[in-house]
Amino acid sequence: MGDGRTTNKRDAEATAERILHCAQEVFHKRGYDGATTREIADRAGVNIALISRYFGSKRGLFEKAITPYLSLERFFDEPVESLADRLADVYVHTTPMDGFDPFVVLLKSVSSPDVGPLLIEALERQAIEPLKRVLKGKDKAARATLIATQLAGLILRFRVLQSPPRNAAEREAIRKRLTAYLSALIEVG
Amino acid sequence: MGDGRTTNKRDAEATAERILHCAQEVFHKRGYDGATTREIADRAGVNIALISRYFGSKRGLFEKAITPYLSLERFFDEPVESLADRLADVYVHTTPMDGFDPFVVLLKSVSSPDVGPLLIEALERQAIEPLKRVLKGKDKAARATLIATQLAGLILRFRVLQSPPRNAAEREAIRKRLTAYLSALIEVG
DNA sequence: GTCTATATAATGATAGAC
DNA sequence: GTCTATCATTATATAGAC
Repeated sequence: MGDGRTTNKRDAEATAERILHCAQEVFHKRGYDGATTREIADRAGVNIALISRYFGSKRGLFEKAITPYLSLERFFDEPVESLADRLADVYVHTTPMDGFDPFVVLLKSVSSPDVGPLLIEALERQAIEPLKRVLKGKDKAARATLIATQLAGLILRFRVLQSPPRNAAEREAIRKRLTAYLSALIEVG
Repeated sequence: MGDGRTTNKRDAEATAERILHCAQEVFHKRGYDGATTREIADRAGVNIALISRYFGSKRGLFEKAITPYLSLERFFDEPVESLADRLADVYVHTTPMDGFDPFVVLLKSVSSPDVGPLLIEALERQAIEPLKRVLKGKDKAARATLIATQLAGLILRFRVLQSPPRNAAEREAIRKRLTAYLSALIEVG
């Protein structure tokens, strides 16, 4: 502390932060197996050796960069009455989400033997279970499954396969029918 | 022809057939990138060199083994009136499908730069477009998208993530609601 | 028709210099 | 704190023997 010559701790933190951010983009683009630590390091403008140094391994980096964001909790802050509308709005809207969508990473990485189980556990605990808890009435598990799978399929088609609605009319037709479906699944019944 | 000493053409065909069959199982289990030509050759009981010899490359083998099966056409032979029921039955039923489901392979391989584009094209041409053609009325593209994505999401959860319904009651609840949803999307509206 | 042996090219990780 | 140099591993593909 106070030594003007040694680079200080905050620089290392900033570097690690930059690596994390670039890792999110590269994992988004290529999935876990397809991503290379070299590309992440190059994009962050640091040496590849720093990844092992700061995160232990490629898997350790993935865990810090992706896992914490596999959550739907942000949708549960606002009233459940508008949940169907808000979900439909977000998942029919096809902006690339600033180059990082954790659910795209999930879809591109589930078949990886290294991080597949990790992703499944995180998804269940951070997305499916909270979704079940906001549902009232019967068949909670069945309804949560249909909601989650319909949304996952849309993410797959729009953001992974990159086949979004071709025009505003098609997007609006999808949004309208999706909203009705989600409403029926969310309301007690 | 007629030479008793040379092994004949039918043996090579049988070998190629065996390689194709084992390739389907291995690609199903690991996805394109995760599968190795060694594992496929070992499982088929042949030498790894035969894969290049008979199929040109790993990609060539994948194309012959998987692409032709990415079709929903078999559902369109029977009357469209029962289509919703038949789709719901098949995709809620969670038998492993004899170790090979082409849509599982698709989900595990879409992020591959080698075969991803191939899969997208095949899916669009053999599944989405035919589905659009059996729909009557308006919003065909939107309705086909919702049907295909709901089914894809269920395949993902049940067959890729391997989290099928926990019991018969849950499965029946899913089947019932899914059937109603698909019916609404298939019927003119 | 099938196999052995090898060429070539990536990758994740690390020891040690600066 | 960061980088250079390198290791060990693993993959597809192929030339040529049998």
